[in-house]
Amino acid sequence: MSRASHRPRLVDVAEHAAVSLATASRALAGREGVSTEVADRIRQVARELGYVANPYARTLASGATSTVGLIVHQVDDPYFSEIAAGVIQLASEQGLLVQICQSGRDPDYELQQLRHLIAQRVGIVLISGSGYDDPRMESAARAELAAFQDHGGRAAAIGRHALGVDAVLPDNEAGGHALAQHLMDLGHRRIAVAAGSAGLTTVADRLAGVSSALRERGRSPADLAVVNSDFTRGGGRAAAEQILNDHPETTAIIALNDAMAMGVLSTLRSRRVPVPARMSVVGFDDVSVAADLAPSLTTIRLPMTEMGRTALTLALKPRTTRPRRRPTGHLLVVRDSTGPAPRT
Amino acid sequence: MSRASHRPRLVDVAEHAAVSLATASRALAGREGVSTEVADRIRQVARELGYVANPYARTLASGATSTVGLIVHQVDDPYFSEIAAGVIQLASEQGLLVQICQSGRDPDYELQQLRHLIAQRVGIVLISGSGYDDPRMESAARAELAAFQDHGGRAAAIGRHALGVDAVLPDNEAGGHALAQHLMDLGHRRIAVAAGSAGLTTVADRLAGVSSALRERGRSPADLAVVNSDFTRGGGRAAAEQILNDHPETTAIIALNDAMAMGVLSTLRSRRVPVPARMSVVGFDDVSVAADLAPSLTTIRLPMTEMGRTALTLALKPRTTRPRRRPTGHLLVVRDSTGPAPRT
DNA sequence: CTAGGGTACGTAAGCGCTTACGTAAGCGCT
DNA sequence: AGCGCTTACGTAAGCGCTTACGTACCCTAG
Repeated sequence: MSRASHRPRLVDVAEHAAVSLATASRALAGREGVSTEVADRIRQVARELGYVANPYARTLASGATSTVGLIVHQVDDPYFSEIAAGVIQLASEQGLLVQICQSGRDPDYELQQLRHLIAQRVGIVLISGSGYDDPRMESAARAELAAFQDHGGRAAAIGRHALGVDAVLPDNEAGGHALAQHLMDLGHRRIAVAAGSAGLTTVADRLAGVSSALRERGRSPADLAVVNSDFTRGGGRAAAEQILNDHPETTAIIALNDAMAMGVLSTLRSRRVPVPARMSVVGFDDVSVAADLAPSLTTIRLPMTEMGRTALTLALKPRTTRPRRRPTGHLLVVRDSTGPAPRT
Repeated sequence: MSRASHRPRLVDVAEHAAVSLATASRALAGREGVSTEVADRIRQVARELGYVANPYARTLASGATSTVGLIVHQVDDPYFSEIAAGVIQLASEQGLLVQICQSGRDPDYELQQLRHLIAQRVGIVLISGSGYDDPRMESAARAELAAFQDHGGRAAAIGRHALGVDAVLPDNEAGGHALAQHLMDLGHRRIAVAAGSAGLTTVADRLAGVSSALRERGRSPADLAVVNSDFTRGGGRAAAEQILNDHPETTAIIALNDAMAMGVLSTLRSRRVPVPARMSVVGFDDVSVAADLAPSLTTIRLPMTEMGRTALTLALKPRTTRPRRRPTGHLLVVRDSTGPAPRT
């Protein structure tokens, strides 16, 4: 590939402004040690020439990268794409570029992507998606991130804890609690849960909230039918099938994310189970399509886009000694997919 | 930010393998001029040391970037996120990193993002989303891309033409044609179109297909009610409102993309218009949720993920003198949102 | 009037790679 | 034996920046 030069370089700016390279660099970086008039002149010249610093040279010389790496499970999952949208928005405002990696929900591959990003010398790593119960997996990632931070990197997690880095965390437990409570308020007694893969901390947390709500009302958590599948629409369909077959007495299904809820709705529709007349369904996340489904989905709203922005904000701020936790609000959004328990 | 070094450098590899820097570089780049045994030794050492080339130094020295810039309208729009997923997949297989920018459907901002990416010295630019009818806008982008390619950059467009670069293009006209035909086959005579912003080439092309299908059956295109809004769910809702109010005789709505179709369905539901009994609805794109809507959506399937991959493949191949066009297949997927026209 | 210190700027040494060019060794040929 | 050619490797010159350090100048204090 031929050299893509012909673009003005810093020397060109310096020459046109009749100053040295160092002064030009300082002026454009806004560092002190340059008189206001000279700095103005340099900036003016740079603008006229259409000068844009070569980020590769800059990074090589300074060691400070201006690109942020974002790891998601899958970009075409609305939960993650909304997070990505938030990250990209803020990054673009800050003049940063975002590099996206997909882990495909595979902890090994995710670790590999993380290593790759770090090897690529990104300055900031943002890692989203659920953590894994497997302690070996998590500690490998944790170690990688710790080393990265020791070398000056910044990192933050989104919706994920125990990584030893700053995190923006929804209260998954409270969310699960609110959903269960909502259903019990409607009179539901036989509740089933369509859960994502066992082994995901997000699953465990949301489920814990559901269980505790049941316990508070004197129900035995054993009454709760929990079906594990995965956090996709297909997973939701599969879980719904299993629930309908194995737990026919169920009158309400808690899907632990919206993608699964959509799958659940899809199965109920094809099985001609009226929602919410015969079965109530709730989701979790409130991805933007949730409001446009038929029936529209009762769910827990998480501010995904904002979470993305917040995570980047956290990573940009100077590090504190202890990892910070930034909670996110959550809100029970009641729509048409839930209704009173059917009389038996 | 402190220097993130401590990582092995090429000199370290060279020293350990007792060769010169140049030889090490050649061996790892797989270039010739190194005996097989020496090359093997060097690769071995590199592996042991966990050496990963610093992409910034590499790019600075060689001028060849290994990152691809992708411009989409919005990452949290499923159409684009599926394209992005495809690009990221292939890029990751090739060891390339993807930088994503959002243009927010604003031609000016899009141009700005394009300039930004080029200034950032990405090696490949992929630009997706509809083009604009405004010739000034397009020629500015065209010029920018031409200059970029002259300097050795690679570029490709996705679902967009007239940019003077390689393009992977669905046959929007044929798709529109197929939709209209399908509806007419079902007996619909009063068809309305919920179109995206006027001024988008995609809108014009899809609409042209619809019109030509009508013409072939001896219908006047004037019979077609076209309502312009924008390519979002909100746009679809607005368009549907207008259609119901201004064209009450309508029995079928062609939404020019799936996002709008979802908005249309949403409005019809809240206005209690049964689909497809009273109104048929079709979309365009077949985003993955389309099959899970209620009713599931009849639409034109476009292989978005594959389009993303193909575009990157195109850009990776050596350029030809004339821009290449790679058509994509499309397929009418008939689901539950369409049915026979109601008797009046 | 000079020493000391601050300010504004220039000089030059890298950052970690790639690559044009130089060199030495080995080969077949006349 | 001497020539040229190829092959395998080393030397060193950058790529376009940042930044530690050096220098000239002006200001104030003693």
